[in-house]
Parts: sequence; C-alpha cells; structure tokens
Amino acid sequence: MGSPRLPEKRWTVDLEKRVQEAHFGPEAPPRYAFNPSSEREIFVIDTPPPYPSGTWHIGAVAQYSMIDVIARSQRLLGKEVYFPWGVDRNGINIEFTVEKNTGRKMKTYDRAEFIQLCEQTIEEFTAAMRSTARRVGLSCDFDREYLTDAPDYRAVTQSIFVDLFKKGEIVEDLRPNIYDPVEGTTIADAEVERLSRKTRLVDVRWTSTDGREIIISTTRPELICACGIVVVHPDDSRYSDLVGCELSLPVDTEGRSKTVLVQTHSSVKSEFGSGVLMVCSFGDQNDVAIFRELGLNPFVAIDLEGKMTNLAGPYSGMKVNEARDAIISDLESAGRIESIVVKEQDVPVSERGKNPVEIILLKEWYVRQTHVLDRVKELAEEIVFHPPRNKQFLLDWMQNITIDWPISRRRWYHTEIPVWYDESGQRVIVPPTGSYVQPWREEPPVGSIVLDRDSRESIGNYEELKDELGPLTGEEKVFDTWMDSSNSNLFVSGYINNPELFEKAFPTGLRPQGKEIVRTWLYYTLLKSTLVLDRPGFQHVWIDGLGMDPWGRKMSKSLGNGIDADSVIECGAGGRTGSWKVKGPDGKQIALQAKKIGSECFRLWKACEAQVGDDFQINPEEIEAKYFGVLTKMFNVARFASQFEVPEDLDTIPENLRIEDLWIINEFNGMAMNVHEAWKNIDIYTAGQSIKNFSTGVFPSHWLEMVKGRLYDGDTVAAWTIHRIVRDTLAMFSPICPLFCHHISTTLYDASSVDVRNHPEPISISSDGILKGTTDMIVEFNSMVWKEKKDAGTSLAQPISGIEVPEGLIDFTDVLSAMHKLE
RNA sequence: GGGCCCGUGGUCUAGGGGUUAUGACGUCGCUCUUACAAAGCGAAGAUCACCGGUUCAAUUCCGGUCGGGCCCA
Repeated sequence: MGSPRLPEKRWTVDLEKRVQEAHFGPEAPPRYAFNPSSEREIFVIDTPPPYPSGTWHIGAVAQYSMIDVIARSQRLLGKEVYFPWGVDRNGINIEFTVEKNTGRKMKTYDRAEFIQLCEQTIEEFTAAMRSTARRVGLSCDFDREYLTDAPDYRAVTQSIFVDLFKKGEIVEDLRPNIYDPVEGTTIADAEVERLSRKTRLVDVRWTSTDGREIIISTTRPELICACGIVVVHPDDSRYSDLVGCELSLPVDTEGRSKTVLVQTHSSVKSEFGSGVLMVCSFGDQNDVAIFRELGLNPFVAIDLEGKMTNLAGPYSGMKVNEARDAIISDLESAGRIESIVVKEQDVPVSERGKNPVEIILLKEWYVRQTHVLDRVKELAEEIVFHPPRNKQFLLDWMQNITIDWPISRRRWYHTEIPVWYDESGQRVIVPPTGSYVQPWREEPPVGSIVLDRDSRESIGNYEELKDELGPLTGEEKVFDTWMDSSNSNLFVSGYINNPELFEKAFPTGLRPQGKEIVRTWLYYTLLKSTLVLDRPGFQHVWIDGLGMDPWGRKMSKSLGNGIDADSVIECGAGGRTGSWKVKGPDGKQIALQAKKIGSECFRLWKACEAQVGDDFQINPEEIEAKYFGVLTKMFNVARFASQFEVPEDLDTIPENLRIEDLWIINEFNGMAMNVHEAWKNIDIYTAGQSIKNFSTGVFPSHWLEMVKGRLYDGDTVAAWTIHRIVRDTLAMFSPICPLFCHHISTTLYDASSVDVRNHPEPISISSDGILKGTTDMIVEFNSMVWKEKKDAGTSLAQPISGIEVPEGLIDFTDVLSAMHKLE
C-alpha cells in the first residue's frame, strides 16, 4: 500500500481538457486510423457529415457523441471500424452566408469568383468544427477527412449520375416544379415547409357568357390569367346547371382565350367558400393534378424572377405580390369583389430561404422514383432498424411520394451536372467514370462519350466525334445537395475508389441519423442503393430522437430556447461556471446554472438518459446533478484502488479467492454479460445503465466496505479482485467516457482502455457457492446493521453486539462480522 | 386533417396481466467511519392522466377522451 497512483483528488473539466489535448495532440499515436485491409470484420459507419455553419447545435453534438459510442463499442467487440470524418459543404446555406457577409446577391458575381468566396468561408467554419469534434472525443479517422465539395467526392456524385442517366433512371423534362423565385432555383418537395401567414381570401364575381353571376373564392387572384378550368363538385346541386357553361375571366389577359369552361371534379370541397374552384397553373399541387388529369395545357403566368408574364396583360412585369394588390384594387373599382376576409393560412415556403414558393413549368432533371418504391421498401426489409418503430417514418414518407425527384438547381456552390450539349442539342457528352468536371467552364475531358439525348444510346467517343459536334454548350445547372449526400454510404464504403473494400464493406454497416431527415437523407440514400445496385444500403439504421428544451419543446431560434454546445462542454473549465437564459413556455426567462459538466459528463448523460429514438430534454442543471457524481464516484473507486499494488498478472485467476470475492466477481460477470450483449445490439442505454449501477452500487458500497481491512493488510487476492474489476469495467465503459477511462487505465495499468479490442469476458469462477438472492441478502443485512448503529447513535466504526448473520449468509459470517465489528 | 411517440412520487425515468411499482435528482434527518461532504447512510413522498371494455385479476392488453411532442398534408 502506498499513496494513490492517481494523484488528482477528483475528475475535473480541466483534467479532462488536458487528457483530451494529449489524446488528440501531435504526439499522440494515431489510435483510430482505419485499416481497409485488416483481417478483422469491417464495420463502416456512414457518419452524417455535418454542415459547417459556425456553431454546432447541442442536439447534434449529443448525437455525434452517441455515434462515437457506437464506433468505440464496435472496436471493443473486435471489429475494424471505419468511423469517417466527413463534412458536407455543398449547398445554398453557404451561398446565403456569403451573400449576407458581402451584402451582394450571388448572381451579381462572376461565378468563379463567387465559388471561391464560398470555399474560403466554408473552410473557416470547417476548422472550428474539426476542433469541436476532437473536443468531444470523437474517434473518427480524421486523417481521411472527406469533403462533399472536393473533386474526389463530386466525381462519385457525377459518375453515379452518368450511370443512372445511361440506364434511363434519370430524365430531363418540362414539368411543374416547386420554385423559389427569390433564390431563383427549383426545390424538391422535401425542402418545402409551411409558415402560417395572414392572407386575403377574396370572393370575386365572375359572369358566365349567358349572364349569370358566380362567386369564386381565391387567395391568388393574380393567377386568374392562368386559369385553365373552373370546377365544382359533381354532387353539388347548386351548380349542376352551370356545368358545361363558359365563364368570362374577370380580368384582362393577353394571348389566351377570354373564357374558361366549368366542369366537375371530386377534389372540390363544396363547403369551402362558394364551392366553386378556379384551377390555375399552378396554385397548388391539386391544380397540377387536375391539369394533368384533364390534359389541359398549362399557362406560364410567372417567370423565373417571380414576375408576371405577358399572359397577365396589364399586370405583366409586376412581382406576384404587386400584381395581387393591383388586381384586387382593379376588381374592387370594377365592382367585382363580393368580400375580402383576412385569414390565417399555411403558406408553402422554401426551407432554406423562407420565401413563398411558386409552382411553375421548368425544364429540369429528375431521378425517377415512383416505379421503384416497392423495391426500395422490399430492400428496406433487410435492414435492422433501431428502434424498429422508427422505420415508420420512412414508410410514411414513401407512401406520399407521387412525383419524381427533381435534382437540378439553378445555383452555384454545388456539384455540377456533368453534361455538355452539341450544337444541334440532340447529343450530349458525359465524362468518364471517376472524373470531376465543371461544364460551365471546361471542355469535356479525355475519355468522355457522346450519347443520344433521348435514347441515351452511345454514339461514340468524344475525341473521335469532336469535329462534327459543333460548338458545345456546358450545362449550367447543378445538383440538389441531397444528390451528393445520398452517396455518402457508397463513398465511405469504397464505391468506385476502392472496389476491394467495397466488396467487404457494403451494405454499409450502420447509418446513424436523426429522425428529422428520414424523408431526405435516409430515403434518398436507399433510393440510390436500389437504383444503382439493387441492394439495401445498410445492415443497420439507427434513428435517434431530437434534443428538446427543458420543457420538451424543440429548440429553435424563434422560441429563444436554444442552448449552445460549447457552453455545456466548456462548463467548469478554468473555473468558469455555466449559466443559461432560456425562455420557458410561459414566455418567462428562466436562468439555469451549472458548475461543471464537460464532454465526458455530457456523453454519460446522453448515454444513460434516453433510449434510442426517444426525444431527450437538455437541461444542463440536470446533466450536472445526475451524472457528474457518477464520474466522481468511479474516479474515487479507481483512486482508492490505485494505492494498492497491481498484481503482476491480472489475467490469471488466483486460487484462494474468498467467498466475498467470488460473490462480487459473480455480480461483475452478470454486468459484463449484459454490457457485452448490449454493445452487440447497439444498445447504448442498457450498457450505460448496467455499468453505472454496478460501479456506483454494490461494488463500492458493499464489497469494497467488506474488503477494506484485507486491502490495508496487504491481501493480494483482494487487490487482484479490485484491480481486475476496475480494469475490465474501464474497458467496457470506455466507449461512453473514453477520456476518463483512458486517463485512469493508463495511469493504473499502463495500457489504455480505449485500445482494448476484445470485450472483457466474464471471469471464469465457479459460482456454486453463491446462492441466488445473496446480493439482496447482503444489501438488506448491511442496511439493517447500519440502521441499527445509527439508531443506537454509535459510529459505524464502533462494535455492535446482538446481531446475528442470517442463515442464508452463513458463509459470509466472518467477513460481515469483521466489517461491522459484530460482537 | 393524417401518421408516429409519450402521459408512472415535486422533477426526470425503469418496468410491464398477479411486484411491497425501479432508479436518479430534489426534500428531510443523521454521520467528517483511514477513496469519496463534489460523500455515506436512513426516511418521507405515487389512487402508474381520465373514462369504458376484456380478464378471476389491469398501472400493464383493447377502445375512447383529454393533454404534450415530433413529422407530414
């Protein structure tokens, strides 16, 4: 026995930071590198590449920590884990940031110049993110960092596009598209959200050619010029004699018929307004459906800048809102307004720009999807979902898919669509597999091929046909960023770049993600795997819940209830405490305070607090109160152990274990088996709870108290038992608190628990002498004695008489008598 | 309007047809007992949201109501 080898009195956030810096510093051995040619079972994690935006959301940090727990636990199980560090950098967000920073809209820039600005800005954000990732202990292979805007990544996106284009799974077409006129780009269904806004519902008087007056309610009077038909419900007797009549348009138009026909359609809600509906190209998705169903030719009323076209006659050139105002006031002076009611209405807006979107006809590129939905579903059957119920999010979304996925965007900081057109426009040139091209500023590279634009049959090599193609036009449009993101699992598993690895690593071991992006990231990825390979994309999909504020509401800017990740991770460092002002549900500011949290406590909290898939409430006060004490406890047990010499051979079981040692080893074995099973099932919660309960429960409170005397007397068997249990528990616990375990294990055992590659086995002893219920009896007996002493007012160290060890614990008579000084 | 999830001591939570209903935090009381007062021990505290149904038996299963949340229209 000597002084503790762990010199620190307790685990602190400052100690954590020192350990962290050493662990990830330049001197540290590269612990987490992926070896693709390893003999071990390969386990690839398709980490969600974070999008750098300046700050990292606390819910996201919590989620990444748990993905790290999975990565580390799979290593502990002996697998060769690839935990990639990727950064998603394409997209409109960074374009917005640059526009905001410089006060200039994208399209006023030279394209190349703007792209360079985006690159610089995103790189600054990326650097901050890299350091946070290491700060929370992520065991990614940082040396293999991938960026979705880098040539090697974009090459994969483009190659997959070319492949699908040749197969006919990608098509070009003129179709109604959801369009953001402010940002000047098409967007997909999945990028639309709804905001509640005040809108004027206008009842307009129309007249039929035979002189009758009809009221039609609309919130979009500016679209009257694009009205293709007027419909009523087939069962609506009020209007049965109107069907087949012609109505005159109540506003002036240009270059179209001045009247429209009235027909019936079952989609009309008779109780809404007057029960008469004007169908325009395009007010909403229902209009699109009716135009398609009835084979009507759509009008183009709104142009790409969000202005009215010539069709609108006197209103052409006005912005949509201006035209609406002008038309309402003209209709009013013409006496054609029956009434105007201001109503709350959910307006579809773009997710990123929050601009009201329009549905307009555009020639765009599409990934065909409606024909393979059943197959996607079938292949999804082969994937294990954690938790199983969250698969429903995927199925629900797929249920609602009715149109193809528009993938072209009219933006710049994205992957380019790798296509050139010949002079006639009938032939297209596509690059060879594995190359990254920018058609807006480059010629096709060597190895490109020429295809017929419609049939997609190969016409020949670009070099040979070069002279007869005439001047080429490069495609200017780019891909929806989900076109890139949905290849992440293929990319990290070696698709195209490492066929040998891909053979072993696909379907990708695990897709971990949040449930809010099931409809985009997960769905699009599974669609790709189906179209490209006809295989399931993953072995496991792990869908976690969302971080909530302390009252169970989603954290958001508008609610003012967000908590910054850094403030929690750094809480307690350098003596600084944390305080947070959060708006409660009643609108009142609530102040939360904590003295110390740090990343290890934060990780422990997330691991033990919420089962996978459950939403979790983030309250720093609770994190500290409930979990820092666990670390203190475990640290102190280790510190206590560290004053007793570590036996030479911790792997060989000593022969003369005493009954109390056999008992605690038996308890330890039960915990170890639970934890082992939990790690195999990607069940962080159960693993965390089991370790926490054992390590803060019977092990210190009951067993340790029993053997203190032996330890002080230099009993090597007791020392073996405590060290073996501490060492193995640290290994099992290291996925959750890697820095904590690393520090203790290297100090005590000269080997880091984060490097263990075999899950600790149960210690093979005979448990014959351990009766079922022994633990309960011990806990009960000890409590009873402690209570007796308390009631008698004697110190626990004082002897007590008149207490008998019960029959069931007869074998423990000596040790319990000594522990309690029974007389 | 549709889908999914959730209502268990003051707070958070485990469980699941028969239990004395789990644990943690908080509260209260006692104790500086040679790892730990950032600790230990003990105590109090719950008609398991409400209403029906199935059952010998419901907190658990089913249906409904109310409330909360997320996603979608």
